Amino acid sequence: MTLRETKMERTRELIAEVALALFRERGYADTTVEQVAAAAEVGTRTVYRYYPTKESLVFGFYAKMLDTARRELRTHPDETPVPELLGAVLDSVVRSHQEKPEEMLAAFSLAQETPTVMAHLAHLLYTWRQDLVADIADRIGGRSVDLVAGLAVEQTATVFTLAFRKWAEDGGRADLRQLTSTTLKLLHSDAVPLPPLPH
Amino acid sequence: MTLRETKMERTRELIAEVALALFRERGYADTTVEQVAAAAEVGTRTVYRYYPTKESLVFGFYAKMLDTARRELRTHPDETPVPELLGAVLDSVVRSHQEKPEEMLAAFSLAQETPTVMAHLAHLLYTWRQDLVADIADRIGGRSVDLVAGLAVEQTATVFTLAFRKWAEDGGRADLRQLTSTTLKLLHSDAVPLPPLPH
DNA sequence: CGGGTCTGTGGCAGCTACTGCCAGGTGGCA
DNA sequence: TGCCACCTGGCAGTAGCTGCCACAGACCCG
Repeated sequence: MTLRETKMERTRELIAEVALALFRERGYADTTVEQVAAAAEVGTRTVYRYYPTKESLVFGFYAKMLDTARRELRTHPDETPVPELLGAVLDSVVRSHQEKPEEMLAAFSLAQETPTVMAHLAHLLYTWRQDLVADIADRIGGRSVDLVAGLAVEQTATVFTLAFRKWAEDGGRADLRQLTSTTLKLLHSDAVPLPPLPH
Repeated sequence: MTLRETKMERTRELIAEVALALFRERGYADTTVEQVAAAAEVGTRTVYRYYPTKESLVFGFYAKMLDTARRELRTHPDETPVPELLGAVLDSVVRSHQEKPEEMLAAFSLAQETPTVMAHLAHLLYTWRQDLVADIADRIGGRSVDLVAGLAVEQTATVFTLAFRKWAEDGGRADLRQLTSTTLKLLHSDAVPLPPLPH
C-alpha cells in the first residue's frame, strides 16, 4: 500500500468520523457539508470526492461492514451447504454490530430523525440483499433458483433486521446475539402466521 | 366533498400524471420540477405543496395503493384469523398492480435508473411494512408479539416483492398472481434454506 | 344574494446540495 | 533529481426546496 493510498484512506475515515460527530451534536439538517469539510480540514469539493451524497456520510462504516459480510462468503469453498453460508453472513453482521454498538445506534437514530437518511439506509440494505441473492443463487441448483435464493436471503436479513430494531428500541442494552437467535428460533418454529395458499 | 376539495384532488392527480409522463419521456434527471409545474399549468411552489420531494412525484398512486391495502385491514372484524388478514393484504396489492401494470412498471424502471428514486421506494415500503406490523401486532396475543408480527409481515411483503421483481424483469408479460402464488408455495414448502440454529 | 373571511395559489428571494472545470501542489517512479 | 500522474480545492453554475407575502377564488352567514 502506497503512501498516497494510506493518506486517502485516512482522509476518507476522518471525514466520516467528523461528519457523524457533527450530526450527533447539531443534528443532521442543521449541519452543512461545508461545516463537515471545515471540521475535517479539507475542501468541500473533496468531501464529495469520497462520498457522493450528504446522507452517505452517515453510513461510511456501515457500508464497509456490509461489504465485509459479503466478501466473507467468497472465503467459503464451493461445496459449503447454503444454510451454513447464511449462518456465516448472519454471524458476521452481528459481530460487526457488537464491535461498534454506539456508532450503529447513532446512525440508526439519525436515520429515524431524517426521512432521506432512512431512505438511504433502506436503499443500502436493499442493494446489499440483491447482491447477496446473486451470490447465493450461484451456489444453488434446482428449479426457481432466483426465488429460492431470494427467499433465503430475505429471511436471513429479516431475522437480523427485526432483532436489531428491537435492540435499538431498547437503547442497545439487550444482547443482540441473543435477540437474533430468539428471532431465528421463531422463524424455525411454526408460530409465525403466513398467508394461506390459494387452492 | 366541497368544490375546493374536489379541485385540489384533481390538481394532485394531474401533477402526478404529468410528472410520470415527463419522466418517462425525457428521463428523471433531465426533467426539472419547473417543467413538471409548467406542463401541469401550476406554479412550482404548488407542486411542492402537494408533493414534498421530486422523488415522491414518481410514486403518487403507489403511495395511495399501499394506503388502500392497509385501510382494507380495518374492514375485517377483530376475530379474523391472522393468516387470512395477510392473505387479504397480499391479494389487495396484487390486485392494485393488475389494475395499472404500466404505471407500476414505469415507476419501478425509473427507480432502477436513479438511486435516489429507488431509495425513496425502499423507504416507502419500509415504513409501510412497519405500519402493517403495528396493525397486525394489535391482533396477536402471546409472547414476542412484535417479533411474530414482524416476521409475518416481512415474509408476506417478501413474497410479493420477489414475485414483482421477477415479473418486472420479464417486462410484465407473465401473470403476477401466478408468480405470487408460486413464491408463496415455495415459502410454505421447506425447500428454502435457512441459517441453522446455534446450539 | 352580497360582503366578509378563510384558504389555496404562485411569485420572489434565498439557502444549500451537488457538479464541471481548472490551476496548483504533492507523491510515485525512473 | 526531475518528470509525470493524480489528488486537491476554489469558483461558478444548476436545481431542489423553503419562508414569506399579496392575490384571487371558494365558503359561509346574514
